[in-house]
Amino acid sequence: MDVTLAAGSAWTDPACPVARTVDLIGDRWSLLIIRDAMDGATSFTEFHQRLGIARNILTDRLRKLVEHGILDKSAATDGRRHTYRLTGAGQDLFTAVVALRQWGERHAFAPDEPHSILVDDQGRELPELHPLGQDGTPLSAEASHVRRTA
Amino acid sequence: MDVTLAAGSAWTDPACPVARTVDLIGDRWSLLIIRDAMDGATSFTEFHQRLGIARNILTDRLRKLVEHGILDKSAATDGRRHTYRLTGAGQDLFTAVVALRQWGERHAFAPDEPHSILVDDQGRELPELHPLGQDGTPLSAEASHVRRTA
DNA sequence: TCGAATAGGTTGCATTTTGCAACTTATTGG
DNA sequence: CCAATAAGTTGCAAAATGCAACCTATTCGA
Repeated sequence: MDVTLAAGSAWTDPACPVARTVDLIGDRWSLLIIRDAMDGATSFTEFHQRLGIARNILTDRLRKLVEHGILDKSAATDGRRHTYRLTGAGQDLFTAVVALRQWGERHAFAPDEPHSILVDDQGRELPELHPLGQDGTPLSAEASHVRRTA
Repeated sequence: MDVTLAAGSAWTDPACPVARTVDLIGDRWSLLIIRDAMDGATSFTEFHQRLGIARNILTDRLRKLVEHGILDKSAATDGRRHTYRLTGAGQDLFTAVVALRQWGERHAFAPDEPHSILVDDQGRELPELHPLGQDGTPLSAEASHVRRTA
């Protein structure tokens, strides 16, 4: 198993997991495609209609997400359609999507502005996500640091 | 208090917190600037050297991050330098950065490839972050859904 | 005190990415 | 077998990004 970006292109910062993730899904559309896949979208047309993305760009992004092991492409029972499904790695982005969503809820809306919310099976809003230290208390950026590998 | 994107530009999906967050920090560089700010970078030159970003683009991104209330710009004691610091909203992106980092650690490296890691004050690696349901068990994308606002 | 170095830009131009609209191919339902 | 649907592809225009040279204000050192 190995992970690659694209022929002829290099990682922005090869040793940093944040930078690699941004290289893979940090453009204007990929994360929104993933968001809609998590919300049930599976076909080219569905993604196109929900996002209003240019068709050639959608083609390119779906292809790259498949290449990177985030989406899986298969033929649907209707021979015209293709089915795009999140792989395990794609589903594992749920945590990151929730973290970005919760930040947006807290900081990207005026107090009175309405916005969609994420709820569980019982319709209850999700609790806020925060990194915890070993002792179970919330951990801040200042209380942590990056250890660079040799 | 109100939140705006930029003169003459519109939100990709105004009601979705994920989309708004992507509109604010979802380009090739902003999140890496924030990552380095969390790791102690404060000056134009520091960001430039760590990232290898084009100077005019760095100027633009720092200005936008300040505009969006994620960074704060002030004069340093050395009259030549400026100091960029994360605001509260900027520090609050820590959760999202950790989530993206942990996904990258799990899925963007070959098993034997070295990468930097995030540790706490005692040098211990951070526990994995996962959304939990009200009952405290991990919640998956399938067990949740978006409720659209009127 | 004055010239060189540092810090933080700006400007012009080339390259790359993105977006739009029209066209293409394959499948399907009536 | 014809019209509609699905999933693209293609050509061209517009916008974003990147590079290198230039500019201005501080500060340091001889």
